[in-house]
Amino acid sequence: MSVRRDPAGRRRAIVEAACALIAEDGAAALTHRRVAARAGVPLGATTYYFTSLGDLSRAALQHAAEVCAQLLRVWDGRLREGGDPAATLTALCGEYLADRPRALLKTELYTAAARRPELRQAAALWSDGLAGLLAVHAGPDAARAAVFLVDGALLNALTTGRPLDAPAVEAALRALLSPAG
Amino acid sequence: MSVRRDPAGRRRAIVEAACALIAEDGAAALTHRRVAARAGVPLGATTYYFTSLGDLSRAALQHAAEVCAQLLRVWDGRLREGGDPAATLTALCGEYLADRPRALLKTELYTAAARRPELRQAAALWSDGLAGLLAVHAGPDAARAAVFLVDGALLNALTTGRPLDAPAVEAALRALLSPAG
Amino acid sequence: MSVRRDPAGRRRAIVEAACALIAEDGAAALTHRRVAARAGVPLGATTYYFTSLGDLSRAALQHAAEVCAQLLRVWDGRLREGGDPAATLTALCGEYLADRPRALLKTELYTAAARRPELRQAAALWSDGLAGLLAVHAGPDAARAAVFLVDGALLNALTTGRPLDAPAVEAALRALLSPAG
Amino acid sequence: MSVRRDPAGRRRAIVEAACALIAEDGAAALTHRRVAARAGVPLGATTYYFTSLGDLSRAALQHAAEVCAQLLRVWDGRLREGGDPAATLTALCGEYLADRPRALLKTELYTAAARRPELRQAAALWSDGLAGLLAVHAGPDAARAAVFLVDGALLNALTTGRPLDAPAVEAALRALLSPAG
DNA sequence: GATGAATGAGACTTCATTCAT
DNA sequence: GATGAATGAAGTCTCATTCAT
Repeated sequence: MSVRRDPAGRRRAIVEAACALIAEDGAAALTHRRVAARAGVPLGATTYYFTSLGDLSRAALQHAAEVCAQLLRVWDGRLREGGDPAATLTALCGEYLADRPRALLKTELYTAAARRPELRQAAALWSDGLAGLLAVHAGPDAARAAVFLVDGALLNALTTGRPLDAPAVEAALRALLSPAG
Repeated sequence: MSVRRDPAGRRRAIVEAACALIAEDGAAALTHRRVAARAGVPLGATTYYFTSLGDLSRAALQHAAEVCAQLLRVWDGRLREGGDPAATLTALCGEYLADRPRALLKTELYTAAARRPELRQAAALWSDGLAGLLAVHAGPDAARAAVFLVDGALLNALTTGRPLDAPAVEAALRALLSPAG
Repeated sequence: MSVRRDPAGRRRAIVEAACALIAEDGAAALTHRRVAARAGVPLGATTYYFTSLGDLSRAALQHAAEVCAQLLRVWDGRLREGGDPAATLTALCGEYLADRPRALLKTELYTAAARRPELRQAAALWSDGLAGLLAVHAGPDAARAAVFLVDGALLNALTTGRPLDAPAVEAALRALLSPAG
Repeated sequence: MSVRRDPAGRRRAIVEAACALIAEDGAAALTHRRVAARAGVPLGATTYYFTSLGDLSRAALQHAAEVCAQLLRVWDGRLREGGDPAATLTALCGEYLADRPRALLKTELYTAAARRPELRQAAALWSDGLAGLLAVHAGPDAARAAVFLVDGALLNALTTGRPLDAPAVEAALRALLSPAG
């Protein structure tokens, strides 16, 4: 009874359920029914809190962007621990791929943002944030290039099903992030 | 009457129409009806030549992989013309982004391949092919890293809507592809 | 089996069912479900044969206009039998009101046409047709005025629930249709 | 705070908003949400003051009848100014059609009254009132016939989209309202 | 071989109504 | 007294798929 009257919590539950479904099955598989079942709310609740499925999808993908951005804090901590940034980054990439649904979440966000301009800002959260972290170790151009390298390597591993090409990535990162780069 | 019996041609027309639709609106927007209308064939033909919509989607995405691979021949020619490979590659990336639907086609293929193992081989066509081209100018690890960088930069441009960060890409490619890399 | 493959018949059955529902419950009460049930076809058939419910509604109301126009042939026959046109017309009005659903059908058509320009032509079938019949007995202006009088009287009877004010109508028609009018 | 407790005023605001919506989009387009938005009251207020949507619709259509009846005062004044009643009435009809939403309001009332007996009395307000005005210039039967003529002509103009057939209407009214009629 | 009619599941969405607050 | 959160029914519509022809 009392817990039912919690609009903010309910809205959050719906968004998180939608985000989880996108991670698991892709943004194209999002339906009101599945979100409602996953969130444990009646079907009508999904349309009560969101104008349309597109609106819900947008909210879920923006939440996904924040989930990805939160991961940046972990990466930041690890990079600040010292050690070779190239090696640390490569290790982080390997760990990133271990949680496949979460890794696919970023891919879904990217694909959606490519066609939906309102998601562009969300899509840039990760790359801009990571570039910011790497700017400590290299110039801005090199930092951005390193981000492209990381994203390309992660995408390649996810789409080909092959393990991360760690040696190639680490060597390349070292070349890019070295003071001479 | 006017159209001779040409099962292979009809099948190809259907696949190409599906591929064009994926490029324009995404794989999720694929339906029998739209494909049939686009290909100029009766609705029944799409189910006659393909077991299911998933089957048609798979064929279309594999065709998309070949379309991308064909582009590699253009890139190969340009790279063979001599000149700085980093500069040439960067220029090619800029040209690549000019045809947005075709550029999105690879994104669709990647997203689909991440969830459908039968498409992994198709998804690897591009990266393996490009790595092969670049192996002329650098070692295999550097070539693969350069592919990751290119794919990451292209994806970033597509998803953020920003222009290609050509200076960062070119400098990074130069660092990766230089004999010293 | 064999009877099921009759697209034209099926389309007609759907239109007639929709028209009957409009006569009974009004155009606003038209739904796919009710039409399908009334016509004895599956739910999907109503959307297979008509692009949208608006499309079906339009077809049904145009059919209604033809139903009304068919009645004009009866009126024509009665008016040609000789006798006082005013008395005959008044009698026909009384008979018209006896079949209440059919009488309401014209009201629905009028109301719909007032907001949907594509129905204007259909709505004019009755008044133009009746004016044509009456033009034999009076000038065109008087004929049109007589049509207005008849339609106004019928509408008044239908909406107030009172019986047709036959004496007033007949006297007025006589005044309008008399040679001196 | 700013809005004092004014139940009667709020109820009236809701009814007037509903009436305006019926005039604009038809009675079938009436919903609690739209009425609440139009009246500037909370959604709950529409169900708080009216038992059901049907109840609200009835109140709105009865208000519409009063709006139409109010117009009779204007017509009364114009008819009392002297001059040819037929010409005056015809002119008033033309002015009536100039405000299309208000003109459609009477059509909505008529259509609703044809199916909802509780609205019959409201629907008769206009015709009885107008007949009362015209009874000054002619006998009761002629006055009623003139009302039918006017209503039929107005309906015809509204539904066919054609301008009022003023010559036919004026001539007919003159024939009906002349002392000899 | 080929096609378009056909259908039933299921998608999105709106909404009247209820009711806890 | 008043309100907005809440919900389940029902609406429109799309569509993959089947199948008679």
